[in-house]
Amino acid sequence: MSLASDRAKPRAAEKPTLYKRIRLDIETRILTGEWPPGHRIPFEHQLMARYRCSRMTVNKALSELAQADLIERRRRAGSFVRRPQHMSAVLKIADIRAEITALGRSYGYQLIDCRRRTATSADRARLGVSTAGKVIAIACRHSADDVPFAVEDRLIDLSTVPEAATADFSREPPGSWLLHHVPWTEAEHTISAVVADDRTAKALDIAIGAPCLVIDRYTWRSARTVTAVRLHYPGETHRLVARFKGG
Amino acid sequence: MSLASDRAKPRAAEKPTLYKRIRLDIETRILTGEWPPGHRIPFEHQLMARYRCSRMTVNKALSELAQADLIERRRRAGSFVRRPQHMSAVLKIADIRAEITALGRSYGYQLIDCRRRTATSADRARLGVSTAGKVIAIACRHSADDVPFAVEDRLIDLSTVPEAATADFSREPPGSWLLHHVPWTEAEHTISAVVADDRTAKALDIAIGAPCLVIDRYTWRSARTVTAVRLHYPGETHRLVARFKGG
DNA sequence: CACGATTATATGTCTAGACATATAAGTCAA
DNA sequence: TTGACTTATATGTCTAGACATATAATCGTG
Repeated sequence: MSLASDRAKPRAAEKPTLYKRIRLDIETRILTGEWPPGHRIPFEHQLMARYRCSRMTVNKALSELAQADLIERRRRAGSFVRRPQHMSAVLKIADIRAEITALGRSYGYQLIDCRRRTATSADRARLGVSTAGKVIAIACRHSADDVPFAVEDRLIDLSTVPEAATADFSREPPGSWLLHHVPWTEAEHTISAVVADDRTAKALDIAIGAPCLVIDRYTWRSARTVTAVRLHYPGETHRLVARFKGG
Repeated sequence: MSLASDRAKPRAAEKPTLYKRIRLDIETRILTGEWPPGHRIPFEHQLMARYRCSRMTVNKALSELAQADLIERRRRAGSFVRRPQHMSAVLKIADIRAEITALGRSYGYQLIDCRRRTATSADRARLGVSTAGKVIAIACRHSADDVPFAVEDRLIDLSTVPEAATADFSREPPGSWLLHHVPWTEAEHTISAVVADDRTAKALDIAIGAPCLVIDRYTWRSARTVTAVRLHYPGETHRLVARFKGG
């Protein structure tokens, strides 16, 4: 989650290379609707002929479009415009400590509660696991320049991350510890809005009923759940910025 | 904006190809902190030697890492791990009509207000332009199965999109019209939380003081502002889901 | 020492091939 | 008709080169 930036206008377009031109051409046709969802894009050898270039060049353009989820590539069948014409944006959600330090503010951390237990059924549901192993449940607060920044409520699956049992979360925030000790392969964020309840309001030093941005994050390492975390941010002072570059 | 999905566990890892293995190796070293921010990654020719492959293969791995903002590549200098170790997620924000239809619900649209005017200073500030051209200001509401889904407050810059002057926004929502008529090259979303004011509460049929998720979106076409839009969603029933695949 | 010109080098892009592999489509038999 | 087998084909990955280009580092000069 980055701070609310002053919106800067995008830089002027530079002279594009061939593969970028191919990519932009196709992208434009898709985004204008000239090639609707489901439309089959010309085959690579057709694009080779049209642009007088080698296959690797069109392949690079198409690969990037596929990576951006604008098209879907199927062997033997061809490449197709993907279904809903949605915009996709790269959303950066930083480690909170790194985020605050990057802002040039002093980072503060308070551990509210940390306990190790056998996973309850609620824990298992939250982590999306069926077996009842050990978990660590953590509640803590992050602050910037001694002003509450976010409250965190986290569950760590010890069967995936046994090393976490020996970590000292009174000193280091669990998010930072995990980021430096556990490689993750997949993550999911869910963003919603709520009004602060009694406990959250007190921890964030805001009024009960004030808006809060809530981020739920689930992290996996090769099909095993690593951690589930819920963060409450004061909604009027904090914002998520996501920017997409289409050039 | 996609609906809250039932979190599915990621699929098991498949046998990776060489460039994917290189990418994963480097990614793991970065995410575990073995290669901290600022660390210089081995040069392409060193990786060629280590993995016994051609330069194009390591180049493909490094290019994808650069595209994912995990590393920064500088000519003559090398490739470096980027500074804050943040996670990046692909956030999909669909056209609202497409989103609702994709859910299998019936889409409803009500134009609340639509007026064409010379840009006021507030309009210019919002669009980030300095010259005072014509704009269209639109207020409208989207509903799913006749339940209010989101309210929209939009400004379109007619000097960038003159065709919009002839569009009929009483029939078609402006977001869909723009998506099909104007190619965009860059966009920015800002997500925040507020509590519903009188007008928003009435339009969304929720209580005053209920939480709302707010999305501000700015769209550009090659350095020219296309549109600025603010969407209010009922915060407790709607959520944004962003998922990142790191494999 | 400061500053401009030169050079070395790592990345950026591209080529013209190659073989691998998934799969749509066609073929044939039960 | 249906299922199993075969085949054609588009993409996936890779090679061993090439030239272009930005720039860090070096060298010279005032």
